[in-house]
This record gives sequence, C-alpha cells and structure tokens, in this order.
Amino acid sequence: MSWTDERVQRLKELWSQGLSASEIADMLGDITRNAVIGKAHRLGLSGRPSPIKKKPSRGATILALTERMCKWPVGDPKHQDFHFCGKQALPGLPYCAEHAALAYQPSSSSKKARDEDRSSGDRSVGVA
DNA sequence: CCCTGATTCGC
DNA sequence: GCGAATCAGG
Repeated sequence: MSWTDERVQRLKELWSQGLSASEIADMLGDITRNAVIGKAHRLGLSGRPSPIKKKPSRGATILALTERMCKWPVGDPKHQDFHFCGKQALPGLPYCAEHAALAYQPSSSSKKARDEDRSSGDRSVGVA
C-alpha cells in the first residue's frame, strides 16, 4: 500500500487532530502504527500538539498516554503538587495497574467476621 | 505487559 | 520512500 495523496491527507488530518499513531493506523487500515509514525516523521510532522504533556526530547515519550492515562489524583487537588499518575491505565479501568489495585481492593473485608461466626455458631451443647 | 512516539536500519 | 525493528519511558 503506497501512500497516496489522500492517505497522506488523512494521516496529517488525524495526526493534527491529536489521534495516536495506532489510532490513525487503525483508521487507514492495512498499516501499522510504525508506518504512520514513519510517514509522519518523513512528512515533517512529529511535533504536533498531541496530548503528550511533557516534551519528548528524543527516544521516547515520557508519558505516552492519551486515553488510557491513569487518572489517579496524587497529592492535593488544591496544591501544585497535584498531578495524575499518567501511567498506563488498565483496559476498562481509569487507573493504572498500581492504582487500580488500590482502588479495587476487596472492600474492608470481614477480617473478623468469621471469628464472630465461629463463637456464636458453634454452641452445640450435646443434644445429639 | 500495556501503550506511546522517535529514531534507525534494511529492503 | 516505506515500514519493521528497536529504543526509551511510565
């Protein structure tokens, strides 16, 4: 599949819209995200106002998150220290693996529930 | 492990 | 020029 003018147009359009390479690749079809990025780079793109919060000097996007960003409030919402985890959120969950584990902890869990049950439930005096 | 974009290397 | 591979990072 060669890059036709239409495809390049679509690429640039979607890219500028903030879509991720994988998304664009998926839309165009028959192409991987690498191809999209590669073409984008050749076109002179790569520096689009993407949802990337930091400035990737080179090599890798420090926070390559767009949609699956971990939305875990860290610090204080009223303090400058307030920031989101930004890590890879689990598919389906708004948090990353770490915070998802924290958020989805098995409630308070009855750690003493069984203890109570045992003392009260086991009262056979010896009827039979 | 998942995903992100960037750069590099082979065809 | 194209695209896979690799790199780098949370």
